[in-house]
Amino acid sequence: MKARSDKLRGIKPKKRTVTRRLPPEQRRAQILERAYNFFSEYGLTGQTRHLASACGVSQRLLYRYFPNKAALVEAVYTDRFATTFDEAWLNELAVGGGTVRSRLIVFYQRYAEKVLTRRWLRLALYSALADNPFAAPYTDSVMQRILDSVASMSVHGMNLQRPHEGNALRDAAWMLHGAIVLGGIRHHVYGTSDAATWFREIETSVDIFLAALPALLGQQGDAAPSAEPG
Amino acid sequence: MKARSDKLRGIKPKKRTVTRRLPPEQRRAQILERAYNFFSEYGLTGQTRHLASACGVSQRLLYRYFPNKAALVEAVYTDRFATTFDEAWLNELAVGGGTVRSRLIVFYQRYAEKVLTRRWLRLALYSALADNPFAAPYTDSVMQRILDSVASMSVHGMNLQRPHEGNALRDAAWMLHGAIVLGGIRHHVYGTSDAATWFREIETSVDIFLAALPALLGQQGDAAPSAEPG
DNA sequence: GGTTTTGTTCGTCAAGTGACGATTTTTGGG
DNA sequence: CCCAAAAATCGTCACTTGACGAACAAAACC
Repeated sequence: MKARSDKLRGIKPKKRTVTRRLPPEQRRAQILERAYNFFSEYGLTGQTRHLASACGVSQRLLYRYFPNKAALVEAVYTDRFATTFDEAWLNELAVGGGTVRSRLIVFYQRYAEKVLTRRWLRLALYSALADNPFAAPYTDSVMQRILDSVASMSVHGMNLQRPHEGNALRDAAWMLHGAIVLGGIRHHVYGTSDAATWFREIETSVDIFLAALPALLGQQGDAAPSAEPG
Repeated sequence: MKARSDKLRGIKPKKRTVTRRLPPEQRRAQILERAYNFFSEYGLTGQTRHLASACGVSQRLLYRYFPNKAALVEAVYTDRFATTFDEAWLNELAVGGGTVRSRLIVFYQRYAEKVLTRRWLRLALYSALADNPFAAPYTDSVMQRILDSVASMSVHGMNLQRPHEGNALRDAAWMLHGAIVLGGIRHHVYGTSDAATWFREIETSVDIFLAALPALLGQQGDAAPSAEPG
């Protein structure tokens, strides 16, 4: 209405921004990709207008693909956040070649590089702080399986016996996992550590884990792997 | 203006909410205390109106004590967030009595109980995610000193030699510290672990750290402390 | 080429949101 | 008991922000 009467009155019409048209599936995927980065940087309270601008489309278009902001956020979690883990890594960890030490290091360096990225970690933290229910179930189940794999593979690979009671083994696996995740937080979120330091810490953490395992289980294991990889 | 004419016109005047008057210093302290809890729960984007309501005062009053919201947030960091650590703990860790193991456990359980609280951890994460510059310098300097103390006290207490090069010792201290902090995040932020589990993990983490230390430094230390505290 | 379909934008509303001038009311000193 | 000082609130402004009806224009179809 307004625009039309402006035009009739001779006021120069605002030039409409032109955006390349895309098939719906493609546009939706593009929005989700940008939204993943956007929300991980600015948090779940980031504005839809800013997100739209980051996508190079109008704000209104977001509401053609998602009924509201909450649905868009949820889609980011289910379509992008929860699909980063590669099941093959666990398999390689369990039955792959090489020493226990090298398999653990390869697994965790890959995990750090592909999963514990800046955007993944930040979004995981944002959702935890906001009591967002979408991230927790996924991360929980994946982490449980990682812990199980790491624990049993290490015990088996070092010719130890799995303890019948107590939580020492699980606690140890948690400590290893936790050290690596916190290294990622320091690197990606706090910015107080560089990538090389983080990757070196992964090696040291694996060494500590393996060196402590026999004593922790009260058993005599195979010779501990070299503690001086350099 | 409006209120007065309403009164003249006979419209019932809105009953003014009564709030107990406080001396400025006391009111300011009360606001900061509530704001600490408030921002740690709802994030730094929490609304001033909600905070005021949580304080039981009007929104306008906040602006009598702080020029703007940013100044209020900063005051929370400098006056409440950065004053939790007790220097005496470090001293006790360095020269206190008991075994290396028991001193480490006492120190970290105290640290976990007094510093790594729900509100402290949540606010630390919120500020890190928001690139808030107030928390990082404080946490950095405190953590550096903790790491130094833990490392040298452990090396000395186990009759080991401080290595002249390499980062293995520092990495190990980081791993210990990181495991405990991440336990706190799981407990307070993710809610996937209870307090008892966390405290038991602290013991196990210390055991792992101590068990691995001699091998990690390529030296023969004193007998490792019992790995089965139960 | 005309018509239909639909991807995309414009304009705008209502609720929210930090900030602050004006006003009210408690308090303490004389 | 009165009055000045100041603690606290009310009302409101300007801007933000999620949401959406209506208009527009690029493809697709015949």
